[in-house]
Amino acid sequence: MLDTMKSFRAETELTHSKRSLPWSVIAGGAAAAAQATNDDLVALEKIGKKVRFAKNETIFSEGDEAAFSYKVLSGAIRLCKYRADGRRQITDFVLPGDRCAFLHVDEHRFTAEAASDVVAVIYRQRQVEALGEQIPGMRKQLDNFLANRLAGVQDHLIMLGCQTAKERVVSFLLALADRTGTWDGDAVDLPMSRQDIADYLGLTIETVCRVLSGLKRARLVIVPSRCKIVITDIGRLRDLADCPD
Amino acid sequence: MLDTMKSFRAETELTHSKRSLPWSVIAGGAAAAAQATNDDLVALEKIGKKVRFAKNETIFSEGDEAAFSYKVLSGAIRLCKYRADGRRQITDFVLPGDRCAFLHVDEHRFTAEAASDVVAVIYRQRQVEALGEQIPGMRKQLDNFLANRLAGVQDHLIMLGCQTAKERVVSFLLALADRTGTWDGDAVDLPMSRQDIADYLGLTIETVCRVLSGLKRARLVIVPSRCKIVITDIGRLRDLADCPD
DNA sequence: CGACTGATTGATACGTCTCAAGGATAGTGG
DNA sequence: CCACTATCCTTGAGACGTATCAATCAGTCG
Repeated sequence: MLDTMKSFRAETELTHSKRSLPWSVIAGGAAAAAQATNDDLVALEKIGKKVRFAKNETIFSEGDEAAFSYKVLSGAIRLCKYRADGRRQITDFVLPGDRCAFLHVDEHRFTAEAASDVVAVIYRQRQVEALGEQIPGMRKQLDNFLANRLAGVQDHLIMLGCQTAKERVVSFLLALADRTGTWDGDAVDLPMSRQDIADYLGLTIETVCRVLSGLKRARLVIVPSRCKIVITDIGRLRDLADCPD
Repeated sequence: MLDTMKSFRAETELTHSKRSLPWSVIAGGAAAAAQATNDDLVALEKIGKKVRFAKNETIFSEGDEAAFSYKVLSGAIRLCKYRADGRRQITDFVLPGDRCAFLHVDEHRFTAEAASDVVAVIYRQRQVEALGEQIPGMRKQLDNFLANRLAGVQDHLIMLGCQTAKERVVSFLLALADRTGTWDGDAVDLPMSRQDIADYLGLTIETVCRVLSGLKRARLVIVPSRCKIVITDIGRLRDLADCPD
């Protein structure tokens, strides 16, 4: 039914070891499944192939037969749903180290597009499934993906349900920093457009911009370029994420 | 924040399911149990016990150790999350035939409260798990449950992300009618307060009321009592669910 | 009946959206 | 390296939708 499973905070420790290394290193870092042994992951990586997608390229569409699963190595995939009138809701960004479409379903329930240029590993779902049957640890890990995904969506839902524009943007930035393991003073990558962020947060692009400008004026962040942002006071930012003001 | 219940402790009548169970039928119609075979269900029902909860009674709290799973027979359970400032987001209503907390996790990620007086069946998670290992069909069914849950949350998320107040209320009513298998002209039960509906939809109670009044004025629904609603023109209502106007 | 709780309605404030204009940046070809 | 363009981002003014605050109404229970 669903596709993706990136996780909120798990399985992303790996971005420290930036991109020079493909899957071997990344596999070692996958923290999502406590039970996962290296053997499980090695088996998985053996059936993967490296591919690239250009920015805005459609990777799969809602309703397509689900034949492949993905792991992002660099860039970001956006998972979204289009409504009849053109409104779009992005349900998730798949960031480096994250996986998506690992849930076995007949057809994808979402459209996946490259939010930036993307390098990813793709796996045949049939083979992933087979691994799941053979290797008990793998099975458990796939379950974990699903559970993590559920937790992530629920956090997202709470954000949309009861946070203000400022809180949403701030939460988003903090979550990005968390997931990519950056700290106070480090630049966080924003591998997606303002419009993407807006559609993820349930806001308009103008509102996202205004909030960002406000944060700049308050000296909480610096935006050296479109696709980077430096958090200069993560403590005060954290406060903003939970207060309506 | 919301309080609080006259303390009717859950009277735990052990209804060993010797009698033919009406709820197995209900379960068949519910979202969770597409693949269910009767054998699987019988095994599950054997380990369940019937319990009651008074309206507003807390069934479990976020962070509690997850020891039991539940199936609602009548009434509704609300699953919610409280924020530090008291804001509340309801992530789901568990309606007759639905199950909750069937996900194996160490602790509950949400608070569950009785939105109305509730009759439910509870299962020891340990035993459910054991059944999952023994019966292959059960395993599949638990997986299905999780996948359906994920799909449901994502639909909810899309609603919060890009629908107007009117669309949300209308979608909610239609979903209720769908889930409970009622038709044009039938009364749909609303086993939750306006405040609950508001917190589910990410709106205020006043806005929910105003939308309902608008629907009444437009002769789309009739509200014979607080906790019932009759859909008089489901076709026109369906149109409203997808147009911003 | 009165008191209480929950639901409804009204007047107004506020936050976000919409529409419109102007910048900044990246890409292209001369 | 420079225009030239297209795209994306940012800012502003005003409109609109929903929240807030307050009053009233309707049902329920003692």
